[in-house]
Amino acid sequence: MVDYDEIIKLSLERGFYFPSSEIYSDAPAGFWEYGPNGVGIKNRFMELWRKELVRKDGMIEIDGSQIMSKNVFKASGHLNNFSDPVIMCSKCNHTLRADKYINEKIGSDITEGVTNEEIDIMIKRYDLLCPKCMSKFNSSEKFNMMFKVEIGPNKEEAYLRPETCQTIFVDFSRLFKIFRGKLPFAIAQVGKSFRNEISPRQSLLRLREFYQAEIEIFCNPNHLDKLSKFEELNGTNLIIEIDSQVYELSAEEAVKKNIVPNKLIAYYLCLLTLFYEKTGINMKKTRFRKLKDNEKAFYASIALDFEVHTSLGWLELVACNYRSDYDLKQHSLLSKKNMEVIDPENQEKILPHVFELSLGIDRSIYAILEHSFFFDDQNKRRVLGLKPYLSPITVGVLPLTKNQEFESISKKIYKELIRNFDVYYDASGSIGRRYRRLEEIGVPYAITIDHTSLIDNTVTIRDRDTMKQDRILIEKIKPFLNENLDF
RNA sequence: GCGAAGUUAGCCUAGCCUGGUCAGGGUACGAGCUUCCCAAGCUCGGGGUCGCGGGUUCAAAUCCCGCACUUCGCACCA
Repeated sequence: MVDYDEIIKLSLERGFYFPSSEIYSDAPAGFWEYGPNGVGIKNRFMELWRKELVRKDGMIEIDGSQIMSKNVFKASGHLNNFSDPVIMCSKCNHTLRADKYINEKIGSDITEGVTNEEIDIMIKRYDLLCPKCMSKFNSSEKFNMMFKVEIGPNKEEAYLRPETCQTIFVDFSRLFKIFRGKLPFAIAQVGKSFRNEISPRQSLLRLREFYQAEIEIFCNPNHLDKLSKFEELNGTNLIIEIDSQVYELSAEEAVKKNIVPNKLIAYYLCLLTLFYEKTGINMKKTRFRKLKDNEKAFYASIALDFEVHTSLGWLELVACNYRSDYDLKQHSLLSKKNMEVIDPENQEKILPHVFELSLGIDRSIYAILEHSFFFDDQNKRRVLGLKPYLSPITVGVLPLTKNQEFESISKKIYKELIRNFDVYYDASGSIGRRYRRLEEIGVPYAITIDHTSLIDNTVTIRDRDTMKQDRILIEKIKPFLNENLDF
């Protein structure tokens, strides 16, 4: 059984990822570095995302700032809503979510926007005490999950973005004009987001600084079922869970039976499904889970999480939220910029609605590693069965033994390939050991130069998964790799 | 943030209770022999001052205190 511990061990041993600033004892939790092999997978994962979502659907991509002004988050609601009221026991420091605790104790429904004063009054009135040691609470505080930064000598208040999509919303008007937008109009972005998590855990699964790949689809809310390109994908199989009931059916049926509310959402769920199929994640262990009202983010009216089953349970990889016109409305109110557009379809003037696919890159990388890694007991090997196009190294070049002639040919081949591929040259240790080393970091192919190579200009090329070897001409190596890297 | 348990070379681990040849093993890594196509064997080699800081002591990985981090549980995870 491959579990979290195996993956973290592999990551540390082979340089996929490791804790940041680890040589210092005050290194804060929740910050991790990608090592060479991790970057290799991450970059390839992003390339796949671009091909399967951005290019396939004709989206545009931007790369925005990580620090944004206070007003952005005033408008987005993060300044008010992205925080929890917290009460701490004066004696044992036990910390609780104030609203949850009060609701649980007195059975009333405290709303999201409750103030600290209101909470303190409630605590006093009902004489609520720490459930652990029965002492009094300190006055309540709001813990905001955003990192505050100070800009310039006057220390103007700004924040590290807690989600990348706010950049897309504030840039929307300009982009729509410049790129002669038609609805639906999709804008994509890859970048870092920052959340001051109370307790980061489990390496890449809950970070304070993390990568997101977000897609915001601006659409006409009156035309959500008018999407001709839906026909291209409507046969895609979707797995959807609603209230613990699992439905597995084609996208077309899902829309017909109103399991997915409209064609636009269904279409993008299909694109996402087809993308993840190519990452090597076992799609039988995935689902779109419809969130209940109390689980949804403050801006979402319809929310589906794309989840994958791992050794740690169900893991959320992508949040698919229908945000309505919440964000554009808020930004245009506060900035006093009109963000309405004319839908070229019918000259209707509207404020577009937004459906988003907010993808967690780091979690996806973890899920891919866990779903790809396996033990081959028969051959006593640990194999990272990555898709060739996701592997950080594509091919190993190995002289069969330490032999001058083998090595000179090997180096020539290596130099020839390195211009187009990620190649690893290795001449140390027995040939079997070198194959094992490559398999563990997911290298799909290994070229071995042997006695026959000296005579007829051929090498053997070994397949990681089957361990089978074929003999091919040296000049055929490039075409072979190109063919097998295609997806 | 709370509670419990941990932190010894890239990774795993012995030792800590009973302070003084206890820093040892495995694996990984490098060189060589083997010339050998799937982690073999043999020889040699580099790498740790024992999470960080302080205290007790003639003497600390070993006892005490503080801090950081990790794991698990609780809470949190819009």
